[in-house]
Amino acid sequence: MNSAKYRGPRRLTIADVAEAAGVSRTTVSHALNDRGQVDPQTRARVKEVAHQLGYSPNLKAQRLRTGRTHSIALLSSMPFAVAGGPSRLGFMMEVAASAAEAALKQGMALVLVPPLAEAKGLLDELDVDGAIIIEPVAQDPQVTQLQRRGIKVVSIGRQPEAEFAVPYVDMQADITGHMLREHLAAQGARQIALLIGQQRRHSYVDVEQAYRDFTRRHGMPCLITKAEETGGEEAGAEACRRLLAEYPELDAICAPVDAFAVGVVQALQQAGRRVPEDVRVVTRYDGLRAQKCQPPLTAVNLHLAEVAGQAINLLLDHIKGNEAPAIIQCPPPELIVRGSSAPD
Amino acid sequence: MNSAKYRGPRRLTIADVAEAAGVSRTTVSHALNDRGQVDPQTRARVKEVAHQLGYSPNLKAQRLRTGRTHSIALLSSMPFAVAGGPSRLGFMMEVAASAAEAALKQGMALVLVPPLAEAKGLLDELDVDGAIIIEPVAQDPQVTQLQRRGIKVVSIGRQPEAEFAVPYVDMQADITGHMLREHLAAQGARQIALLIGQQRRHSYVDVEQAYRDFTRRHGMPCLITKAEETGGEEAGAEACRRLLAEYPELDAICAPVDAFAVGVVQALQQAGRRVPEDVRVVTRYDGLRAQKCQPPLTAVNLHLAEVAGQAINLLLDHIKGNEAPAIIQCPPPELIVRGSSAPD
DNA sequence: AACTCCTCCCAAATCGATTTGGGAGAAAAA
DNA sequence: TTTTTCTCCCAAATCGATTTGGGAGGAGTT
Repeated sequence: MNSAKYRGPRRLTIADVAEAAGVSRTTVSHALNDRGQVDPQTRARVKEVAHQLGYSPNLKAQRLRTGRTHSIALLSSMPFAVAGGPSRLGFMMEVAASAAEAALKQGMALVLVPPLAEAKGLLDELDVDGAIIIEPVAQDPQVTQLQRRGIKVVSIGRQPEAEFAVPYVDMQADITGHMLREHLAAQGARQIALLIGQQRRHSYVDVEQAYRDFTRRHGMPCLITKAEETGGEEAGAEACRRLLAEYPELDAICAPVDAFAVGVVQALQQAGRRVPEDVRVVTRYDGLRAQKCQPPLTAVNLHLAEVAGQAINLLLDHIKGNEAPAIIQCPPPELIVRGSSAPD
Repeated sequence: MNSAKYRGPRRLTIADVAEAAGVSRTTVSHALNDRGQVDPQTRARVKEVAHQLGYSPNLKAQRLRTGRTHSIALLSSMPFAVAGGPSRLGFMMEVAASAAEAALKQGMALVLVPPLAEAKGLLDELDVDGAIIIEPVAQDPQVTQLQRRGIKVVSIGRQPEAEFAVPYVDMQADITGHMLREHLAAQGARQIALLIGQQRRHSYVDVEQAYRDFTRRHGMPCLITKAEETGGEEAGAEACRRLLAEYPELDAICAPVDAFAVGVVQALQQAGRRVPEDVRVVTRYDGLRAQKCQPPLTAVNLHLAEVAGQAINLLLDHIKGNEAPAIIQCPPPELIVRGSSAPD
């Protein structure tokens, strides 16, 4: 009898089609791929035979030969505590859904690489033509590792301090930061604190820079504090308590990381401050967290679906060999005002 | 000069390592993969040389030879109007996040296949060892297509009327249905309507079956209506209006599809019925939609993270060749009571 | 007739690994 | 000493496609 290795009827190969059509394998390949010089009649006949037989090419062989994988990876350098959240949703998955769709439409499969400590070794097991990385940090190890393997990388949000630039979709974090502060100021806030993560991530760097300019220009105090991203909401709450202790008179907190912002609101309420009457809170990513918060958080529509689509296009261009690092503009972010910064 | 085809320095192959180590390619392969009979010293030396050279095997070649892809697909047979929703999140993406993580830990990449009309043709371009399909319908074309290509398939939720069974993680829709109805009855509802989708999907079939038993046993009227899944929230609203016209006295609606449930609430409120005082509404999947609804929807915690993990394990077993179709139990669903079915 | 062009097709090389089926030589058994 | 049995290693086949580099034969030119 057949051994354990038996895997069902052998799949058809190009040789079977060649034999059935009475031509060579070369001709079959050319006919099916609309390449080479083949008599139109022969071409049609080969296609017909292949169809009749139910032939479909072995993708693994195709890939070895052509060197292309027809798949791309999506990864985030955010720890899951922030990127995923308790319900495992959030920024990354929102990008993933749109990116997968855009990729598939271009004949590319999207593989999801969740942020994992173990992922480091596993990243080498990944065979993709390119990768999209979400908000890489400066000297991001994942970017380095992928590029060393010759995998084309583009990022969503600029990689800070990038020596050899990674093409990216510009998330315009400076505009976002500007919008959030102007909104807070318009709501009457005079002592605006900024809470960002400790990593060197473009959205922090840009927002911090813009914040410093802003406070200097308006003669406002410069209240910046940082929290560890892996700490999630609790780290945000903790940072908020530090802020309150140091600057009791603050009347607004801008916390771009949604997990931090939620923690901030909790800490404020526990400290007896009303949100938004005493302290206004705003955040950046408008996800489940921001929307479920009580009061719901003022946030920013980042147009992630469009961003994801553009990232896919950018990456495919990059893979096709347009060497020049490119920057793509995304639609401008829009403010979504909610109860955390404006009384009803 | 080099032609347009130049792709940078040629990557190291097993032959380079063999030469450098002064052994044959066979021995290198055996040494690196801990196979075959190789002198421990030689093995160590080969590994060392390979490491020094920075060799890593060409995955495409490995895959052609071994026939394994080390990747699996996740797909849903739900149209995106339901599976994704306006914000592109939801059931599928929640499963995806957990599944990707579980898969990666087992050295498998997860590729995301969003529900697309175009996906039909693109499904053949997909090279995976196996696939997880979420709540397949009876005679699901995606299941058929994948299985025909010899790809192992498991499902989350039983496939109804499956001729040759697909192994699945049992979602216990009957228990869910039971729980929801008992809850409604406990809240005083006497005229409970059921709104399900038109497809033959296990969760509809099971819930409908259980509902019929229930109404018969309790001598309640059997008020069932169906809506088209692709219609999303509006289809739910429309179905609700039909229900109201036909059974004005109904006092509860069970709509397992979250998009339908949200539409139902809107339609009820437009018709001047208070939720939950006049009509109680419950749904199944506890996603963004259910939570953001006003009032928030009573729903069910389906433990999707665990379900996703179990689906991965089941699939890997299946791929390894455990032919017996298996059923895996998931943790029992839990009711999450909210304002849509119980006054504060 | 001899030569050049085309058009259409094919045999063999190639991609880079794994696996098969021994072979050489040392140690153990006869 | 011869035979058997190991241990360690290798050459070549294999996976299934694409690509290279012509070859055969007919049509058109000198």
